[in-house]
Amino acid sequence: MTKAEKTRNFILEKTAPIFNMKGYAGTSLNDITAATGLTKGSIYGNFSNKDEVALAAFDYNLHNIVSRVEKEINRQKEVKGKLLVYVNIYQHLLSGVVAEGGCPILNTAIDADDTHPELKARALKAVSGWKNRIMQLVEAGIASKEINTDHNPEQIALTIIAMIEGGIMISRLTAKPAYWNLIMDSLKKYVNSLG
Amino acid sequence: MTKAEKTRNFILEKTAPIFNMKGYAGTSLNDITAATGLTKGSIYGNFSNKDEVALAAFDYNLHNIVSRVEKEINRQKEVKGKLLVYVNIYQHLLSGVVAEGGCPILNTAIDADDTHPELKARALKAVSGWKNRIMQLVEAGIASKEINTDHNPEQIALTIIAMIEGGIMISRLTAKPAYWNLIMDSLKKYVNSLG
DNA sequence: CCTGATAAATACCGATCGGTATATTTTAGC
DNA sequence: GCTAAAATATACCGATCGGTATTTATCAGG
Repeated sequence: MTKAEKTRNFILEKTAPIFNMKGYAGTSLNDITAATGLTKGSIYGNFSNKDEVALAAFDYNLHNIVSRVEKEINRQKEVKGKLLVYVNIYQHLLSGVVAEGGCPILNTAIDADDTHPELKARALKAVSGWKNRIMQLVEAGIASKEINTDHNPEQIALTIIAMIEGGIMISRLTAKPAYWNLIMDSLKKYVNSLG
Repeated sequence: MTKAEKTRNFILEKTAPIFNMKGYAGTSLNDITAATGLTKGSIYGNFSNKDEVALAAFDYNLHNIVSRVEKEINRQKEVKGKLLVYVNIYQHLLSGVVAEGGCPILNTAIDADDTHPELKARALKAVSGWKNRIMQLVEAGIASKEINTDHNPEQIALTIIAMIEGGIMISRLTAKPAYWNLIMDSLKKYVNSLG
């Protein structure tokens, strides 16, 4: 790992939470230099512009969550357990990226939807990937008879994602973890009803 | 209605969709003057600063939706119909404020959560009010035996809001109305299962 | 240890930011 | 239609915006 690569990583590590909290327009280059202790010259030596930092920061935040979720999915034996991974590790995610501004997919979707096509495309790709992953799990569950045949995998995937993202918004806005638990309890019942 | 009041209304009418789309930091005074055709002097003659415009714009957007939803709730006879009002009038809302940037509650919650305490407080109040309204309906449904006693009104309210807001994020990001229909179909089943 | 290359800091650019003091226009009451 | 008040436009402020050209410091290879 060359010096420049290390610096690039360092910049992302320090600025990714800021972009997640303040959004694209709300994060200034001054924020970036303040968070890293570096100067503008150094930032622009490693990134060609603010857009590139923002896009890389999103990738950084997303990878952080996806890798953690995927690891936990692989630890679960049953399909229903895999489907509920996000429900169960949210508390752990809270000590990581999610705590610093919430879900980057949701944040970027809302922040960039009408303003930043490139960032929006990243958020879109993230949701599509997440949806496909859940559909994969559901179809595996149908194949192993853990889930009934009469369910629509796409509908299940979309419903799960909607409840999680809506739940994150509510629990973060209200600062009430109990709300998250109530919503996730509904989600658990939903997943268990698929059997 | 005095001239100033008319102008104030006119400014909100023109800028409320912009704040909803671009967020607080992303909306500049230049955006405001461009959208209204007025000058900075006129804007600051009617509002003391950008904050005041943003807060009033949120109120404007919220009232727009709430009044429409409330009218439709009153038209519905059964509690379950009332609970599903948002599901059914979303298409109509699409031709109004929601089309111009999505749900202002969700947008403001995400946009202002870590940056703008006053705006966050408005979003929080909106979610609390919405939650209380649904709980009211559920409790009325329990009283009239339309809904079973063993359900938790708060949990129902939070679950409905989460699914709607999550659904709005997904369907707007993906630009697929079919996704909205699938998620709302899950919500309908959920509400009908309360009986 | 020296040296060329790489990386970071400095100093600066024009444009735009939110905001204001003042001048001009428009309004409403008589 | 005149006039005072209210509303809008003009012109300007310092600060910050994203971005760049140049200088200085640090690095790795011989």
